[in-house]
Amino acid sequence: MATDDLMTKVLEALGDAQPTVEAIHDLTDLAEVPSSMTIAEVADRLALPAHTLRYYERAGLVTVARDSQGHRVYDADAVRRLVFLTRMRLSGMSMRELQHYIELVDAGERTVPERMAMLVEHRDTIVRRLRELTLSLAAVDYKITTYGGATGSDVERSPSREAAA
Amino acid sequence: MATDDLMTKVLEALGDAQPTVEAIHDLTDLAEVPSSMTIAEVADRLALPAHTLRYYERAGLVTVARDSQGHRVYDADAVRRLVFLTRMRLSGMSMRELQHYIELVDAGERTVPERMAMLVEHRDTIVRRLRELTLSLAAVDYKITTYGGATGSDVERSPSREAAA
DNA sequence: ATTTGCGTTAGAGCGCGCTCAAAGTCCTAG
DNA sequence: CTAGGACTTTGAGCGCGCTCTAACGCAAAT
Repeated sequence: MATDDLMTKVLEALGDAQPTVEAIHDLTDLAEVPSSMTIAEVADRLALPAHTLRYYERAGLVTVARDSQGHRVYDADAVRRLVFLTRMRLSGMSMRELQHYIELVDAGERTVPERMAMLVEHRDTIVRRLRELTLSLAAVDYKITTYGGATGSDVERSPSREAAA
Repeated sequence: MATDDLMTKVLEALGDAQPTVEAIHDLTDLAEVPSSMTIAEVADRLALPAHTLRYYERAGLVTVARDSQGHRVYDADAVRRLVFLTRMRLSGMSMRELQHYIELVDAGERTVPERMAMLVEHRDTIVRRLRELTLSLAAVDYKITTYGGATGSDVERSPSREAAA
């Protein structure tokens, strides 16, 4: 994913501190969003290729005005939405789901409950994924610490198996 | 990914206990691997489509013998390798990387250092991903708890922005 | 006057990881 | 004898999320 860089950057900015709700809180309005940005500026800021920004727009995820030359002009709301979109993509929400979410947003206040439901479900997805990864990490650690060349067994109890891998 | 089910199953088996090295240790030889299995049995056991098992074999990730009818016969080592492969896929290692890893295994003992290096690097990848997801979780939680319909801002301080989202 | 540079569009192409289709073989049960 | 079912192979197809190409527009700099 092209957005990998974003999160990497963000994590570096956070240092080794545990991500907290407060830290997140600060992230969005970290270095106030200018009232208007070009595509290059937004791309730079989000560490996304400009191509991807255009792609998101074509996909209906964000609406962007044009100036007299027909060039895109991103306002603060568009940028904030892109921050949101990027975060959701990065945490595993599909384009299709995001398109649905955005449709709901555009449909007005009455869709708030459904939006909340989507967020809660996505939250569950993230938690599930965290558990999977935690388990995988333990497995890989185990393999590393018990000297882990073989694939045949994660449990190096019978060294004779090494040959079989 | 088709392998999602596997991990789901595994996590359910673990219940809410924290995944530990010991738990992982138990996973591989949980319910001893039979000395020989058909493709259907392996597919069932790993919760992978048989198609995917054939695909992995074609990709060179595992070698499987045939019986007199030309049907695949998976021995315990093959099954263990598939468990390993599945775990690695699930934790984000690409097919390409796994192919390289398996090439190293097949190249013998002298490649152990490089295999270790791959495992350690992958470990880092998992840790990075865990941090990303943890951060995303905090962000989504924040959005949920602060009443989260709008996309424009993760920080619902100016309710007027709701309209802009 | 022309080159450089940043932007635009529609649409094609790509890498990944499966996933399936077609056509055939073999064994068993009715 | 035949029908069903599980398997085999090769190769094509698909969904996703970008990513890039081609052809063009406009404007500031040389």
